[in-house]
Amino acid sequence: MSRTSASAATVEKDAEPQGSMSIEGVILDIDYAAINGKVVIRVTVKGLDGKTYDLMDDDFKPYFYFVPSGEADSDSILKMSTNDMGRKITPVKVEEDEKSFFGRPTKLFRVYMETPSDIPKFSSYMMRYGKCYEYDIPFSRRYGIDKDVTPLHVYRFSASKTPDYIKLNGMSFLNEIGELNLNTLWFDIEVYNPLEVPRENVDPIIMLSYKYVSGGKEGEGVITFKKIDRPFVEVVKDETALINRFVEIVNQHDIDVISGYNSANFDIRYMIARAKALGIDFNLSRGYGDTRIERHGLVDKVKIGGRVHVDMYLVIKFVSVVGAAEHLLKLNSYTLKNVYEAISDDKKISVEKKSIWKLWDGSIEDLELLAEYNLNDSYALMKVYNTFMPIMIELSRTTGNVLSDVSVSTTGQLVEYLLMRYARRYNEVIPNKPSEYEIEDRLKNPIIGAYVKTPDPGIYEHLAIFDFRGLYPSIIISHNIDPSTLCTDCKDYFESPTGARFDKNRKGISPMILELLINQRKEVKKAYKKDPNNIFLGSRSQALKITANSFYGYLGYARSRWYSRDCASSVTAWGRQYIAKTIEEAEKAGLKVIYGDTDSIVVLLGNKTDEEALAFMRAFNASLPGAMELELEDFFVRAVFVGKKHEKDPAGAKKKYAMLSTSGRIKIRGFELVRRDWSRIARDTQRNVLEAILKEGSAEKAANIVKEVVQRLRSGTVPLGELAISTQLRKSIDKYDSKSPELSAAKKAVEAGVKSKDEVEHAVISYVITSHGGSVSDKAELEEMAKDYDADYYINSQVMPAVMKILKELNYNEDELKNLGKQKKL
DNA sequence: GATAGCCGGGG
DNA sequence: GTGTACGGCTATC
Repeated sequence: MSRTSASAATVEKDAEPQGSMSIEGVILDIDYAAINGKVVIRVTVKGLDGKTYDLMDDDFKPYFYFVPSGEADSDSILKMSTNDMGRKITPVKVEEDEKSFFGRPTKLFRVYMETPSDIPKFSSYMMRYGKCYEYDIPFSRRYGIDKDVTPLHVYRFSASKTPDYIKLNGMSFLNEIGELNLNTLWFDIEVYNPLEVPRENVDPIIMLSYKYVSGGKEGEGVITFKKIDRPFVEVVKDETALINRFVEIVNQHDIDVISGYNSANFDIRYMIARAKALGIDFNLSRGYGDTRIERHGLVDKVKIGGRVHVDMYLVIKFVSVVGAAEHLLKLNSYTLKNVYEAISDDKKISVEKKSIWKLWDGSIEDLELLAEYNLNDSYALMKVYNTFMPIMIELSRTTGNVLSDVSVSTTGQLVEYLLMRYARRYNEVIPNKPSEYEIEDRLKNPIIGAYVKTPDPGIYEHLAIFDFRGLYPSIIISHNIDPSTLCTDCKDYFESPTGARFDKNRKGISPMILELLINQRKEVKKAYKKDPNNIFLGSRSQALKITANSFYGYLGYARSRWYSRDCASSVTAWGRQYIAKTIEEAEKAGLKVIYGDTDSIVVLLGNKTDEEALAFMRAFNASLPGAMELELEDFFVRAVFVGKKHEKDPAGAKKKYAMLSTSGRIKIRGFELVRRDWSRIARDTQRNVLEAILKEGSAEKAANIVKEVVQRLRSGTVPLGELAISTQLRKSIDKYDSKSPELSAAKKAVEAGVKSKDEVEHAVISYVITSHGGSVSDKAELEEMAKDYDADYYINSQVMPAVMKILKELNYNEDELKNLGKQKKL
């Protein structure tokens, strides 16, 4: 290492090193740039020497595969061309190749194009002459697949200096490491918001806080342009200077990872918009590239050239969905405050978002509070990052996705990339993404889940939930379940309870990868036991589990390249047999199973102790094959189950329950109304009803709460603030074809001169349904304009839908709750 | 019964 | 950008 890092360390930015270089480091990111009209892959490497390198591979060309339906040879394909806005698009090279396609040997042509963007254009033209494959794989991912490289593990890179850039000539795997010393910065902006929703072209960024670690040093600060007498505050001239100063700090500390909270959707987006409005450049990139926002499926992804952006809000949602964050189990809303307070003993400094602009316009004390709040947000973010990022890092290493992709991906996308890498390694054609038509078709025919036992709706006490998540991976492995092993005429096969057959003599890619993941996890767990403070081992174990557990979902995910109904339904069918066994064993141990489905059971402990329940779990686990493991999710004091199995949604039952854990927190699933487009009275009443049931165990008390609310509503005395419903208009009011209450309220406000058109554009409309008018929209008025309210609307369309989800299954009917409310009044 | 539109996080 | 969202819900037609 001394030789290589010594030579790497001599490479200064301004120096002109001669000849070849050898660099040891980890891959932070892979993207591409056009340099002198040439498409070049950039591998951003963090050297073990602490420096960062842009290594450019200019020898990698975009390509796709073509299987002609008739006769064709390389020369004839090379001569083909199509037009794109007057530009001729034609291959630059064509090679013959042979690959396996779902187990069948297939001859195909590899068609190279000049630029990545020509691939979709030319392949869609070629589809009229045959079948095309691998035309929908983003160029930088293609590179990662073909080079078979894993980010964040140590490689030795050989490179050489050219006049334009450092050229990457090759890389070889060296070793795995745990902790990465990445220069990391956490930040948060505050924005002037007199209309509540800040307007990008008008409302300035007034403060920006940051914390960083870089090269072992730490720092923090708040940048603003009003004088605030606090040691951490740096006062600059104006908003432009604030933005520029931030870019300067990022450069000065050579930041590798920039992290925010909801920063893709807000902070970075807002900074880009403000820079545009101010007419200044805003670019956080290092080396090539700009700072922009790309759509990445469900979420927006921030792309910063040469650096990694991580939006912790997306990370939090990810780890919550996959169940990798016990701290967050009971959260219904993932605000930074909620998340921070769930992982720490501190409270976060809290400020009402609506009044941030007032603090800015207020007293010296107000300004100081705002600055402290701003800095505290970056601090809280850093804590949240340090708690949850190790899992993301290990997921990157496990699946091969670059770090900036992990947190914006679903588990299905992570698994898909892993499968694509293995497909390439085993010379398998990567199947195409399904068409929208196919997706629709798949969605219409959902895979039958392994539904076992529906709960009788009601209130239960003293329970435990056990989670059985290793079940499906081990079923896939032990029966060699894979789209490529499905067979009708093979001799040796596993036959699933659905009748599907899986060839025993040809190993499928999914079972093979799963086996590797599970064996790795065994090793990691062993090492972790010896070194329990090593969070990287703990996180790696989690990452391996998350990845393994995602394979089944991927088989049945409608957008999957390797979707297979037969495979997915075979997995669940076999799963039913195992869960039945689990239930049987639990009951033998004296635990009543009130509910169970594909991968979890809820047991009534009765007079058994928690320790006895754990003893059952351990004994049962000992009887299972290695990969399978029943785990405890939590113990609960009380629970209300109201979910009901539905013909159309057999899994629906598991989604509707509320539980009070032994630690006193409430976990609500399936009927949350923690949304601003429900009135506070509906949200509060639902919450009060659940709390009455969970904390006092009484459905009657809950019903009385509803009756009182109905009575209060009828009496006309409920303050309008409790009745306001907030919905944001996403476009200007003239651009809607449809009618809706929020739109109607906004239009009336404009007509009455209460609001200008500008003020309601993209604004959150807070409205009340009044008693005047026909349809709901006719009755909608801005909260500040409303004089009364429509009690029937709030009873029938707000409170009742919210509470009946719970009380209906506890044998209360709507009329009873409403009529009794009336009687009481009489 | 189908369709349009919004929420989530942030300020 | 070798691209284009999820699942649930309401109001409207």
